[in-house]
Amino acid sequence: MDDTKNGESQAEWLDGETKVLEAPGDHGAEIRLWLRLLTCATLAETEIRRRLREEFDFTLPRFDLMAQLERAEKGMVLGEVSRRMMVSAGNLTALVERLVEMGYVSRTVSPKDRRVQIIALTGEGRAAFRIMADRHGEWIGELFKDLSRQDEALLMEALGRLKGSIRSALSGV
Amino acid sequence: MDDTKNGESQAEWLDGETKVLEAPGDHGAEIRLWLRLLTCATLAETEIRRRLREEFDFTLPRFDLMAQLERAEKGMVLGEVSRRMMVSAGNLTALVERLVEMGYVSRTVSPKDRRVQIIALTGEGRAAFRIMADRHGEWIGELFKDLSRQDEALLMEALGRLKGSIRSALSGV
DNA sequence: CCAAGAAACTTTAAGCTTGAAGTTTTTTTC
DNA sequence: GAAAAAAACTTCAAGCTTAAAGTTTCTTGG
Repeated sequence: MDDTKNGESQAEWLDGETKVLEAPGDHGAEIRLWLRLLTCATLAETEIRRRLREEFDFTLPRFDLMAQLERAEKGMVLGEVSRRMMVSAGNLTALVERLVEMGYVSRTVSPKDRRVQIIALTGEGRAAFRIMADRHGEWIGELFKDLSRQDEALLMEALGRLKGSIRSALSGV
Repeated sequence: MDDTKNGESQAEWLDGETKVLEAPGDHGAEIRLWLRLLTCATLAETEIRRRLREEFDFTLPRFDLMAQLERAEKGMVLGEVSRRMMVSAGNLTALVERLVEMGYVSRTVSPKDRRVQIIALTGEGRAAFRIMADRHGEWIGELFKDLSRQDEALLMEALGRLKGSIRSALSGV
């Protein structure tokens, strides 16, 4: 970016400046892409939160937790929920407590290992989630309405590769 | 998804089931895309937060605020920062206060309108931001490393359309 | 001018989130 | 078979975030 300063002798230009167009440390394109991705995520997420609150007086973290539990008929170990949701265990403690109080979730100590908690949706929780999840699906459909099938497929693919790229960077390759 | 259950009489298949492939209320594809987008955003953002903390003992919200101020040579009205960052003004109050305490940001009451605060980076803030922003750029480059030029361009385009779709849904069209 | 309304914040209560430290229970190692 | 290490949480302090309510300062309509 600072490389565009231009009042120097021609020697400087010839010296090693093929890089002007593609400077080694220039990640401008990636940063703009990152910001756009973040904007999409933030806009949609904020709206989902708003509607969840207005329509159901519910929060997104609670919804996400219930979504994880929905697929596990027999419940799920807390640590597994933590891993899947990519949040800390400490975070879940309070979240689960709230949902237990509401009667949406049950919490049982594993008989095999008394350190382990097994979390599951109650019947009531399952029913409540079904209703919210249906609306949630409609909202997403609405927010993504103008996206063509092709764009959807294309985004799915490319974001898959991005996810792989990030994961590989995180695993220190 | 559940629609793939297949052992029924052919009558059922003929009955009204063109929709098996495209049920009216099925937003499965969009939801999967949404979750993938969110995963990418979360993975990258979490890592950026971690590195910002480890390397500079700094937080992402503070970095984002300084990033907004960096381009405004003469400072920026608080409300404008709020709009650009898509966060509430109440949020910024405390954030700005912290950065003022650190000496990175100055806060001035506008002489034209005493309700208005003008926020700007100090020299020290600008210098500190430069250093962090350079590293930030490198991190993004690293996380996006395995993405081809073509994928980048393609994502930029398609996410632009997604952004448009979300925005149009929000403006109640 | 002046009251009503709008605008630009600030304050507050509630909730999410994390990293670090602490507890209990199980597993490993010698 | 202890002591040490590891695992699965829970607790805590600090920080971010928002919506709603409150304050101060313009702006406007009469």
